Amino acid sequence: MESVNTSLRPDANGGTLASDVYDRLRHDILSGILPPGEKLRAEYLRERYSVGNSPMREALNRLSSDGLVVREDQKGFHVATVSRSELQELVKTRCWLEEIALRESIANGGTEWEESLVLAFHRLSRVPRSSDQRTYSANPEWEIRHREFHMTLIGASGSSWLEGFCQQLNDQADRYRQFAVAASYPKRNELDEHQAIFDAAVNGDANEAVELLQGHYRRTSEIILNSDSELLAG
Amino acid sequence: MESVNTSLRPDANGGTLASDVYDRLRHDILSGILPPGEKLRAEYLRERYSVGNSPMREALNRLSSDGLVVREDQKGFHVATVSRSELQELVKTRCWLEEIALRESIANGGTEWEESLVLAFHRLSRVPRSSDQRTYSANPEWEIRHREFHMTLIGASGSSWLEGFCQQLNDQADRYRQFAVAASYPKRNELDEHQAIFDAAVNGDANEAVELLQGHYRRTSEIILNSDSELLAG
DNA sequence: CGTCAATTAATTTTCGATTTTTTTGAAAAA
DNA sequence: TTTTTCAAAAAAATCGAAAATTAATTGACG
Repeated sequence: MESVNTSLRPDANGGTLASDVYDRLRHDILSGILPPGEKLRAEYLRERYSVGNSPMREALNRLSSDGLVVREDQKGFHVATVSRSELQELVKTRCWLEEIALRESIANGGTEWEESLVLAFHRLSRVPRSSDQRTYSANPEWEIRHREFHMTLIGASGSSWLEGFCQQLNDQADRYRQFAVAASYPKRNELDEHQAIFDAAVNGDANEAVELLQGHYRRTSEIILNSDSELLAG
Repeated sequence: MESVNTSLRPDANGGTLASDVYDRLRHDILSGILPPGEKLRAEYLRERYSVGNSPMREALNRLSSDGLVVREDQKGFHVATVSRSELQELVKTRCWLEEIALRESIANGGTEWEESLVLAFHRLSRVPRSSDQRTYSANPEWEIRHREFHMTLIGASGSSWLEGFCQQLNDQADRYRQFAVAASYPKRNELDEHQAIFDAAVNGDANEAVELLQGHYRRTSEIILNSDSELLAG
């Protein structure tokens, strides 16, 4: 029996229009489709996402608490900007927080965590980095698997607060990463880096795993800092 | 010349109705006036804060990203619940993050940070813990100075992300602290504890400062865990 | 008696229009 | 030219009511 969507509600059922447009807007910001600094005018957004005033505004308010959108009272919303100095602060913070989360996960994570990590790494390894072999072209599935691998890695920290913060920083880093990939593809072998982190983690070598993970983040950061995107002001 | 507020806008000028009601709702949740778990019906809130539908909803959406309010699609909003296990997780996370922030502040914070800390501690020391000497009665000014002291302490970490996270955790802890004070007043001498943390920090003794700060948080936590508030389920 | 479906009531979510504020841009004054 | 002023246009914020959804109630039936 086919279930037909008679309501005006989003296809991703169960949710509200506001939650749906929140997800879509968030995706468009993370993937760089809506670039840093972009002014987000209400009318343009309503048209773009075929949605009314209220749900649009709710989505923007939520994203502003997430730090992906900046709200200025009486002046509306714009996509959060990026800069070299902010990237450095971001990566530094990420290294601090993920070190704790990874050490705790290795220390506390039992068989369940270990096995979910094996699975997450396997899935990541099976998906190509780019949808096009020659030049870089964002592969949505790789993005999903990559995020899942990193979140699984730190997912047994015993603190949903810490995991939430790491996710938030991960979101921010995603925006920067869009700049870096095109520049380094296909020189950089990210799979090997992930493999090394994975090996150290399942072997319970916390010091090694932390070292590799931080190196992974710092390498990505260096590539971005050395690129010459006009979006990266400071 | 008197400046008369002819508009319908909040007295705390410059802002929007939504921002104003966000501040007020946040205050009422942190101070426990709106207790954990309380259902936040739209009509009740609109009446309580004398505000329309849209700004109320915007405030609730922002607070839900902050974790003070929980949103369930199609079922509205309620104040985030509290429990013993969540308190333990909260304090653990706070100790992790503030350790980093405090060590960094001591290492990087120059004269400016040192002097702002002197000032923050002095102000805290001048305000009575309770507005009534005999029994405990919340003193809004102490609450403000206390928050400022703790935020100043970790305010030179070099990461606005980390400071934002600490503030968020501090907000959550405030809700729990409301339970604890009445129980421990006036046995506990909080000023001495703050004095000791302050001394270690300005003397540059990071290990000692961290130890004292974490002890301060854990002691508060113990008092709450040993209390028998019916609100603390888990 | 209990339970299940149908109806009603309560509540949340969304829309369309109105009000308020900011921005723009052209004309007047320095 | 540069700055100031003011009105028109654009945009953001808010309101009031309609639409959609969930929760409560009732009453028929096993």
